[in-house]
Amino acid sequence: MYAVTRLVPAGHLTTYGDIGSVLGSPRFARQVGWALAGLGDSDTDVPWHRVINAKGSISYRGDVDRGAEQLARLEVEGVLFDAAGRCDLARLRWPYPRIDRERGEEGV
DNA sequence: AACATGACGTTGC
DNA sequence: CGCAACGCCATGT
Repeated sequence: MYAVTRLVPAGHLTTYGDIGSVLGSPRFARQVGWALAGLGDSDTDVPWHRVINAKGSISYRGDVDRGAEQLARLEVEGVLFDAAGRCDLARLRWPYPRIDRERGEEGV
């Protein structure tokens, strides 16, 4: 799960559901969020800020400050949000690579 | 062991 | 297109 999140390129986004699907469980979205919450601190190399909900907006229940940090990081990477706090998910959603195909991506 | 809660998703209205 | 309800899996009490 962290590996999948790590290989999300900067400037792109992904949803909990997508990660769950890649992991094999379409309904794993909640656990994905729970797992990311486990990271908590910034002492991780996992770009958790690139993971948002299917609506294309930041949720982060809990510390609002952390949510603001996420939005800030995304803006730095070129991901802009509108007044409604939503972004062009349709355009920025990361097209997951064929993990089991020729690409030979990282050991996912 | 059972109930309630949660960084969510999808379908229905 | 926006809001509400239901479903899912794992964790905590």
